[in-house]
Amino acid sequence: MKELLQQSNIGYGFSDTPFGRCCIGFTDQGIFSVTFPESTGEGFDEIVRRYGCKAIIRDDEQSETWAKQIFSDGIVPPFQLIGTPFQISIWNELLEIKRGSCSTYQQIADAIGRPKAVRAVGTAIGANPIAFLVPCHRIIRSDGTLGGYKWGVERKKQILLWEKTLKKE
DNA sequence: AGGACAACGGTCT
DNA sequence: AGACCGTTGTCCT
Repeated sequence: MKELLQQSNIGYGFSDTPFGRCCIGFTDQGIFSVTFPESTGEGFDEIVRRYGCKAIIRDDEQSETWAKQIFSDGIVPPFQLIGTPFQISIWNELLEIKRGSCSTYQQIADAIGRPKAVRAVGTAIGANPIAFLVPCHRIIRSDGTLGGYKWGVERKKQILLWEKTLKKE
């Protein structure tokens, strides 16, 4: 996974969203990372450590453009999923879930044909590199409780509440 | 309602 | 090889 982003034209930047300040990582292929770091340093570290990027270029202007599309206009910009085949199959499942609805960890496990791998599915969802765009927040526990969220259960609750208030079409 | 516990499977060290 | 997990079912109080 770490050898995939050794190119030199990697950008990253920070932008405010209705759910907190986010950090977006991108290449000319599109967005590969959206996170809600606690600090600027944490956002930077995530990109460098997780993807093994050598040099990354701060570009808040581009980040702002992406953020506006994602969080204000509801547009899905170009993005790329970086992970293991297992993880990617799960993240692709998440992309099928429509705004305003939810699924469960167990249902995702069933959907990829590995009903026993629920625990691993939870871990893979927790490793989602692209917050919000890949809607890992729409996965809750089988008993109806919220379950966890990498960036804080409170934020997960906020996003889900907000999605409930959107008009469905 | 909540806590303890085991089984599960992918991933990281 | 061992440990870590955004879970789940079961068995408690």
